[in-house]
Amino acid sequence: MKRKVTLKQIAKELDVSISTVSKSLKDSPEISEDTRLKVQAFAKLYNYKPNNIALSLKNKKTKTIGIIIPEIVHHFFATVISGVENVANEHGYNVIVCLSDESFDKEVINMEMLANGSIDGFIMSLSKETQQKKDFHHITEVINQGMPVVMFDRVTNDILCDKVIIDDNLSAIQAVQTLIDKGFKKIALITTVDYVSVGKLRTEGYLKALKSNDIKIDENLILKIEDIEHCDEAIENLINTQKIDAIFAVNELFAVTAIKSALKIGLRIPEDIAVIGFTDGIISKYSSPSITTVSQNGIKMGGKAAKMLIDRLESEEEDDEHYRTEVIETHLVERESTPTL
Amino acid sequence: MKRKVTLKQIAKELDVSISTVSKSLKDSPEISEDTRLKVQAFAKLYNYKPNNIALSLKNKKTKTIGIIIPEIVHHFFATVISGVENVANEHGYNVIVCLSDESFDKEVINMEMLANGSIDGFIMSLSKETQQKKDFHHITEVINQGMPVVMFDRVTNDILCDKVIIDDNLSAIQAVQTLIDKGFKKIALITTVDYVSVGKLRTEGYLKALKSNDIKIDENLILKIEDIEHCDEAIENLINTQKIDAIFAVNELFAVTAIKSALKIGLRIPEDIAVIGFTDGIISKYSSPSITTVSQNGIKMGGKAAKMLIDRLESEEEDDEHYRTEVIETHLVERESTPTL
DNA sequence: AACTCACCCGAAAACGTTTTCGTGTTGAAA
DNA sequence: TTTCAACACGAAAACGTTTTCGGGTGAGTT
Repeated sequence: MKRKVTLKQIAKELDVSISTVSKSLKDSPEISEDTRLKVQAFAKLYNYKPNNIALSLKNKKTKTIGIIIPEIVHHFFATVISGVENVANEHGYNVIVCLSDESFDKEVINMEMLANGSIDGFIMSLSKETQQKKDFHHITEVINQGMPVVMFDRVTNDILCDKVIIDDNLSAIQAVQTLIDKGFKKIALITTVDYVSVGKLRTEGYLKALKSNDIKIDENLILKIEDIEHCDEAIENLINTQKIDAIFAVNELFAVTAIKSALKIGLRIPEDIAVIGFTDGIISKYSSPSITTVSQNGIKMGGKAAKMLIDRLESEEEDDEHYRTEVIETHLVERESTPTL
Repeated sequence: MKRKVTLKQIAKELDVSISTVSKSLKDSPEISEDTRLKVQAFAKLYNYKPNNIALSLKNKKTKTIGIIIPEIVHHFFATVISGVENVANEHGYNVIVCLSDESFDKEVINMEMLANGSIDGFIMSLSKETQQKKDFHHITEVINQGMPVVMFDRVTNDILCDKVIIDDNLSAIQAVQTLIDKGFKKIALITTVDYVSVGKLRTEGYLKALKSNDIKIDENLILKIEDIEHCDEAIENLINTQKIDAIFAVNELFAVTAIKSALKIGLRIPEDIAVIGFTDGIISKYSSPSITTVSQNGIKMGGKAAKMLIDRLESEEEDDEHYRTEVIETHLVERESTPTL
């Protein structure tokens, strides 16, 4: 077992100074060709690679990005990480992933853990609990220390920083409008509780779309799910008790659950009930019937977030107080759960 | 914007030495209560937190684990990361994630990038290309440098290190046996090309199960998918041309694709064709009909791998040459794609 | 012979910690 | 008064780099 070799060891072995070794390896013209080649040969032989930690300490840069997300076993977040990782790698950055598990405390702990020098900047999406508490002190603190933060998807207006989002409101309007255009009138909404920012925006979109088409809003057709684990009962109840011909669900899980419930009681899709979901994940694609969804390009979102963060990290001028919010376009992926005209 | 405060700054401000500050914060009895309290109060006021990078350099420990996996937009791998992250966090470790994208080169680059001091140890699953090339020099090199590696799922016998796997062979046998027990005779296999270690083992299990039940093996019923992107055509072809009554698929994707193909040509599931998949993911659960699968507990696998790695990192004795291979048990989750007896 | 100037290299500081060891001061015991 | 231990603190090394600056050597110029 040969441990990693350091500059010091090479210097000692070749009987030169550490500085000479360092300069030789960097092809400095200060060093004679003789010495330079000798050192380089030796370094190659012993497979010398500079120690990243030492470099980080010296440069005050870790070339590492921290990602904090609510969960990873979730298609959308996984795609975002993938997008981040890709762009980060291209620019020589690594990615540290921390999961908040939708918990405020874990989010805070993770941020503090990473903020002490481990990373150069954050990319994050808020946990549900944080959104509910509206307590963002951990984030402002980090920003105040001069560490850039890019928020995506679940963001908040209470924090000034770069953001990457989709137009949840507009996307929802378009989805519901599509249903209306296809002739549906009794359109139900399956959504989350209001403190989830994206859920709220999508709900508003649903309402706007109905209003602008002069369709009366029926509160009985709006289902706000509190307990995701047991959403199936609530959804079944909705379908059984209300006369509806279409469903707009704010995420994949609600959409697929609605479909399973409908199939269970013998309804045909899309003939009896049409369904549009949100977030184009693996479920929508492989469900039978496959589900029409508003596609949210996670890869693109993650890539964009990473680009924004790296740009900020590598720009000389501290371009403070000049934050951007990028809106990633969505599009409706039409599949089997909605009828073709 | 107040930058992070260091020991040096505190020392200067309070007109004591750096050592005094450091010791005070560690409650060293060497320091008088007066000074101690004064320093602690000041540190708290300025929210002092030791710099992780400096600590890493000093301690030669980063408290960070590197994970290298083929892809993250994949339910199984996401669950493994989740498991790793969980256990890692409990022990004060962070997790750096790198994706090989099934590419040998990216795997090598990522490993080298992380091996230079950024992490304390690796948890990894081989990329397809690496398994095909059988070139593991990057891994042996890392191990030779004294950095522990834990491999999971896609492992190789050519490397001596800790491993976490499931018994792919046995699990496949059990799955196929279940089909046989339920009365199916013409059981097709949809699998990967042989160089994917787990695919090969599952294929062998299928063959063994048939043999031990004296069922003749029909090569026409065995489909080895090369191009995953276009597996649907091959699978449709299989179902259309062969007379089969059940399918054993070595992953979720193949299973759900088989189901969609079967439904498309009007076959009923499980009445006309029963299906068992492998890897209990979100697709199997939410597919209609839902899919019976061999459940591979990714969380448990990741957790176990993290535990093994951390144990090795924190054990004093370099317990070299004494590697363990943990086998995580699987179980069959019976759903709608197989008939109840 | 004195001076200049490349050329080549080493010493040392710096990044932020921890820890060992040394040292000055104080009080009490001899 | 001397001696010695306990006490309180500081200096410095160490981790592995990079980089600035200064200095020694030799050759070439006046």
